[in-house]
Amino acid sequence: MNKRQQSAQNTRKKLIQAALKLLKEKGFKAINVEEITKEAGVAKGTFYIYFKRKEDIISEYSRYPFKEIADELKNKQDTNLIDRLTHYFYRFMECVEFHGINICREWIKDVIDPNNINNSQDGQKWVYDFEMLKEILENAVQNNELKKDTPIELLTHLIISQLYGMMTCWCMSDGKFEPLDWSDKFCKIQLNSILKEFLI
Amino acid sequence: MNKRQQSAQNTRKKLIQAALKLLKEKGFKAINVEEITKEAGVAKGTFYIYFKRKEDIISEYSRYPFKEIADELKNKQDTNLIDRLTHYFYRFMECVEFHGINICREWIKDVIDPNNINNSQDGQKWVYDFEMLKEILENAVQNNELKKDTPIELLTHLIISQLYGMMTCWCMSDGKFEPLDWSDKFCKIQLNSILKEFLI
Amino acid sequence: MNKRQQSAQNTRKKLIQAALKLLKEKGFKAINVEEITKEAGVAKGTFYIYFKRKEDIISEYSRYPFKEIADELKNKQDTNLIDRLTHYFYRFMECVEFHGINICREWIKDVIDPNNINNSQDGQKWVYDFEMLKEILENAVQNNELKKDTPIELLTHLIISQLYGMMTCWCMSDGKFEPLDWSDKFCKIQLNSILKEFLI
Amino acid sequence: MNKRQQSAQNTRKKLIQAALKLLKEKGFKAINVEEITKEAGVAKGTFYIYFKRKEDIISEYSRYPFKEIADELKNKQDTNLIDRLTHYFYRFMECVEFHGINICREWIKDVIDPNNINNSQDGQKWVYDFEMLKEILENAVQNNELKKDTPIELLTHLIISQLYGMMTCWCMSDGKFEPLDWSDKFCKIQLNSILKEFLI
DNA sequence: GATGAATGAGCGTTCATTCAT
DNA sequence: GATGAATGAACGCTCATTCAT
Repeated sequence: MNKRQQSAQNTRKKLIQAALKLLKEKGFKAINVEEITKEAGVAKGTFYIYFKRKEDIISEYSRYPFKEIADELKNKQDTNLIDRLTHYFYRFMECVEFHGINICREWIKDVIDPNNINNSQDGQKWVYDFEMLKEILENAVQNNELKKDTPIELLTHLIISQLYGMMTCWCMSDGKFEPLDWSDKFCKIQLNSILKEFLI
Repeated sequence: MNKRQQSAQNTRKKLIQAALKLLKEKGFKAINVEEITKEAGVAKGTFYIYFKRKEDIISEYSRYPFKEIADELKNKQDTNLIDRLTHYFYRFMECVEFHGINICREWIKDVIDPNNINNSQDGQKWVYDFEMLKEILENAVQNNELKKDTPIELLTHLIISQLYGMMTCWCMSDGKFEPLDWSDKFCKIQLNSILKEFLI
Repeated sequence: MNKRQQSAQNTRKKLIQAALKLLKEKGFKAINVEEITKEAGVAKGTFYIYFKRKEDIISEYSRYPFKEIADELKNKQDTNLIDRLTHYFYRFMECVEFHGINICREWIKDVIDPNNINNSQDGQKWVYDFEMLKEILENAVQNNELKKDTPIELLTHLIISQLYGMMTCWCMSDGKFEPLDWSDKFCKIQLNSILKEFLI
Repeated sequence: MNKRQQSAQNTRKKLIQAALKLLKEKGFKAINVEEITKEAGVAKGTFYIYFKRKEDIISEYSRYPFKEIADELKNKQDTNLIDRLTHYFYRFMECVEFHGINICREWIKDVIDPNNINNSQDGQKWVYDFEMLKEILENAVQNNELKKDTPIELLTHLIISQLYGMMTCWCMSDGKFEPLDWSDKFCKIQLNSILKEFLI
């Protein structure tokens, strides 16, 4: 990577960080391109070198953190299923807490918005999350961690619903509870009681 | 109520119905005051006689349907706790399905938005829902349906989280599953397994 | 028409006149909505009450003057064909001269632009002019002014071509010749020599 | 010419050809410098090494084709005047057809635009065409093809007007007729009938 | 000569809200 | 109470042009 490319990479990073900073403070609807570029210390037009539309900057923080966490879950085969899922929930909520409540709000608006790029075809994001978790549970069946007759789709649905429910409630409560604490409590009570009868 | 007041009441109703109709079709951000008034068959300015700001029309559909359902839950004392909660979930999702996915999307945006009027102080909506359900569970303890050492706050939290998780996931999936079917499945699996050990 | 409607009509007129004035001075591409509204003494947004898009204000001066002239031609049945056509050319160029060279430039750009509203379907304007003049010549055949075997389509084509040729050349020469003088000269030489052999 | 100059010449050619290609497809206003350079396979900035302003690339296709045709007309002394002019019209429209309707549109906008570089002083293009054709007719007088009292300026005017009228109408009709066919028909009817009385 | 990131003025358009009638 | 013309701030986006590398 030469100097030019480095500097471009840098500008891109500055824009994303500026957007993130403002997002944390205000939320997406409340900020505009001019503010982002001002915060980043570049000209308005520069934004459009890196992002085709204003919305496109969301995809930078919307897809990736969760994808990484899911990959982590797939690769972690050393512990039992409940521990793995608990870890998944923990990492998920850690990420949520790290990015802060305003960005979490944007994520939710993002995943429920049918006009959003990441979600433009029939609940893409939902399908993605669903398939990903289903695979985990299917593997658990094959590894003899779960019984053969486990209602996998149903459990997948329940677990994802629980995850997004936590996020929605956290935002709704305006941050009244600690995401990580609750993630643990949720797992201990819910995951255990739901999975109990299907575990071998 | 004289004729003038009646006619005013009528105009107000027409505006709300028009807004609801458009909301169902398009979502809040995609509609504007002019469209609402056109649909209602009144002049643009008329809107501002009944609503101070565009957003204010949301409050018309935001709090009340759920409040009624909650009241219903409180008053229904004839069946056992699980049936009552199942009924609550069912009525909740019935309401969600009835209003349609776009309005459901607005509800979610609404409840997570800290700048919203219904929600403006410290997660009001969350507190409201929380207290309401907590009361139900506390009554169940007093009525000897639940054990004395039941972790009421935790269960309340879990149940609300589950409810909003279903809504969020339904919107996220762009309506891919049937809310009422899933409400039943959720209750059968989750409510039962969670409450089992605390029921007397 | 009540006071409100009158005032609206007035605003609309002011906008058109402002646009015309600026158009005469600068040409369409060189002016913008803000300038037009400033000149008209109204707010920027007011423009969009009367015109959906910036371009729409062109249609106000683009279609009508010529339509009137064509109607005049159809109704004038008292003189012979050549005089009638000469009169048509004269009125046409009078109109051109009256509106000035910059507006004439816009008209030309307008009629040749396939993306223009007035012209959006396959050379609408051309078809319109063509049919209109063809009708005149067909009537002349029926009235025994022209021979039965007159090549009407060809002549129609020639005459319209001549008309727009004059306009294009006038703009091209930057107003170097007098439209009305030349209109007369053109008619005397061309119309006469072309139609001579078909006149009865 | 050394290697560098050759490569520069090549880049310049690529840019012009790219611009022409896009011009044919879309028209001038619809394309931008970035597209041109992309099509040419060079960087955006390269454009400004060869052309001071975006508009300057027009001059590459605006004057020259017609100049050549005019030169051809001057040099062809072997046939009679009408045949020569018919040939001129033919070659002119052949050129028009070859370049396509969108470029023809640009030519027209170009010649009528007083701010254009090729045309910037007092209808330069008009004067140029006019003088060129006038010279042909004057030569015809000197060669005893035309009578001494032929109204040369008037005929020059008529003929040029006819030529540009055809172009304008072709664009206006969105290509509804065949330029070459019509060129012939025009010449047969118009040139003949106009020149008839002045030919010796 | 070539590159392509950066610039920033400029423009069209939207729309919640006001207020004279 | 109802109207709808008027407002004007706000914003997304384009694109010709420059210039350091």
